[in-house]
Amino acid sequence: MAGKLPTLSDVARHAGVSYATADRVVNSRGGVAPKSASRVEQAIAELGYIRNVAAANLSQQRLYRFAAILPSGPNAFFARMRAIMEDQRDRLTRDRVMLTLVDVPAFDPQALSETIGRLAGDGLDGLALVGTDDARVADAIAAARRGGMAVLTLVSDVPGAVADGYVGIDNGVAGRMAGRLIGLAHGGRPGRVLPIVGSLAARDHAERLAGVWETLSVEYPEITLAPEIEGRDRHDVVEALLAPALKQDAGITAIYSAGAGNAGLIRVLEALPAGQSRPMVALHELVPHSRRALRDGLIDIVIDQRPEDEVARALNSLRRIADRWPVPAAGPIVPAIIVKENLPPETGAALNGDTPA
Amino acid sequence: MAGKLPTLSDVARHAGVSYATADRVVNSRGGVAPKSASRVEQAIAELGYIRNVAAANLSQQRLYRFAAILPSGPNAFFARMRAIMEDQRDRLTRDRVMLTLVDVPAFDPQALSETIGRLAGDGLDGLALVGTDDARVADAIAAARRGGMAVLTLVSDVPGAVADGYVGIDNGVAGRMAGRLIGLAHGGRPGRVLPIVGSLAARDHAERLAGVWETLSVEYPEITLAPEIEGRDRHDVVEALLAPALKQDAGITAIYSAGAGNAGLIRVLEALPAGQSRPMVALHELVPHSRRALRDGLIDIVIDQRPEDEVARALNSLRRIADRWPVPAAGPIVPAIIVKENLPPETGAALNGDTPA
DNA sequence: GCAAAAATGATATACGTCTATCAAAAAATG
DNA sequence: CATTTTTTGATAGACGTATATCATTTTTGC
Repeated sequence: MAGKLPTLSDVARHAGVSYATADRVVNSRGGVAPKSASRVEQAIAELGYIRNVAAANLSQQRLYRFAAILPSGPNAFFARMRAIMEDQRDRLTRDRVMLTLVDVPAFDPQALSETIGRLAGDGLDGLALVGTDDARVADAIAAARRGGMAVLTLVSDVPGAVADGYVGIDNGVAGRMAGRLIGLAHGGRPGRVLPIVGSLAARDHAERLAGVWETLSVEYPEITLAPEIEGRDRHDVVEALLAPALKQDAGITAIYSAGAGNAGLIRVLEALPAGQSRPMVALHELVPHSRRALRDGLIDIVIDQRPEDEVARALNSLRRIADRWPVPAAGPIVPAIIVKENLPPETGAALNGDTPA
Repeated sequence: MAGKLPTLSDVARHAGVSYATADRVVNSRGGVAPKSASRVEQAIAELGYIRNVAAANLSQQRLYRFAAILPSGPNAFFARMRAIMEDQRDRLTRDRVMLTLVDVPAFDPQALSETIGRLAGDGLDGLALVGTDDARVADAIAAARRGGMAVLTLVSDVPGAVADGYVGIDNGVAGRMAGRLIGLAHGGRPGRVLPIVGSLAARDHAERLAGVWETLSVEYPEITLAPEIEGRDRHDVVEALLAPALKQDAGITAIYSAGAGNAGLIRVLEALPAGQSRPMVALHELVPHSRRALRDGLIDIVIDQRPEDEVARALNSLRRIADRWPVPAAGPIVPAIIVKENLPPETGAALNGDTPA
């Protein structure tokens, strides 16, 4: 109804060239005199021509072929991410996006790089994967991108900007958020925080812990950090180490868990003597056991990296790269703070589908 | 590459009918024998046929014509929402979505209903508007929908389910979140919360306040509520009422502002004697002055209804209705908790563009 | 079994882009 | 100027759907 949009034919007419020449310009096929090219570009600007992607895709029967590599194993967070992607399948299919999910053993850079290489040979349009700091992985990504595949890192980056982008949180920010909330919950009184990490050698856990300390030391100097527990992201290890640590140090006012294995933490909390006030607890990632603990009042705060948004943004970015659209320079995903009262519904997390940016 | 998707011709062939008959079924043109219709439907199911919306839109030169009605005036939140929509323009245009922004005076149901009627006459495909509890508005929406226009309520609903959907937060949830954070910040100690609302007659403000009380009374019974201030959503009124109220009651440990006019609240906080500890402060909506106050440590918590997500979801829903796709039953938008450390970047809020659900 | 009504088939055109081909025109080269 | 090279134009087919027309077949009612 509102006057139709200009087509490439309109552009050609307006520029005083043939459709074929205009097409040579927009699809950069070469063999066009600079003078003609600039006249076409001017016409595009003047008419506000926008390439009709639907028509273009139709003409070439375009299917977007994307893949995501997720670490297999018992990790509840990645299970959630997998579920999110699978929930997207229907919508994606309607948009002619074929998404393949590939499992690769966790902590196995060799297997990961081999999988990347294999997928690159399949002629995929885009790939999202959980990054690892490993030269073989970086090389595989670089090779895949040279082969024309877009590659995004998800959740965890690969250092050196080898990919087309990173979709995930800034772990320093996540830690500082935790520090703020822990500080707030002390209401001006002194305290001692017991940190739990998977391993201090894991970059993301170390960054989170540094973030906590950064906020506490500057804004809540009356709160100190106890020596951290290294739970190796395993619930049994966390449980075995945490229970005695709490018994030994009665002055612990808060527990901050930067990594996984929180089912063990929750078991320890459940076993605490009733009646007595428990320490304030903040941990990461909304997964079934942390949801339950939040609902039951065993923990206070969950900092969630919003995998729904990460998945949506990753898929959108891959799509935009494939469509030759500009990819908006969106910063890192901002983690969400979850308390009992804003626990999102369990199923069909509120996804926006085709998001704007 | 991955075997191409079935077309309607494939469906027709598989069902043993002509393309014309298959078309009659999928476009419900009538005049098809039940037996044929069911054979077509079975073929659709068996082949997993998915209508190619790109091709369909191309064939009819489809343009999505949407409009959004926003209350004009000095309200910073709606200014933000307007900016978000304008930022979406480019992306929307690429997707052949024409979005018209219409300003209507705030608190003027008559003007609002007239505008809805006028837009309905323009043959728009969809409309998003900030709901008001008014019969004229409800009637205008009903009439517009009968005329074939999809209507969504945004931010604030119109009672009676007159629209195609509501995109916004549950204000009771928002209030309970505030209650939880205020309670947490008291660290087990007693306190007294001073509530500020625009007016208790405003449904959303009353719901928020009820939510706060619900959480506090159940989970933090040692915290009480002081009599609320009605600031009429105006910064000057808030300032004039709050300063004496604080002076009079030295036992105020927290301030909760459910409405607008927070610039006045912030001025009062700035004027508080230094050195002395200020009450904990929680308020709603991330706008320039609340961002600044959070950054400067004048306030502690902002509960944000994430207008970026609301806009994205509203536009996506309108689009899906227009495309005759199922609209996923996403619940209300879950408000976000913002502290100093997860303040999102000011410009180009992290939108996901084409969101999944 | 005949007429009227309903259902179906066959087919054409349009949408905007991509891709390809071939001829024609213009420019560069010697 | 003749020849080669570069640039341009004209045009056609394909993609999958929507929409329309008209002829033909099948079903229904009596």
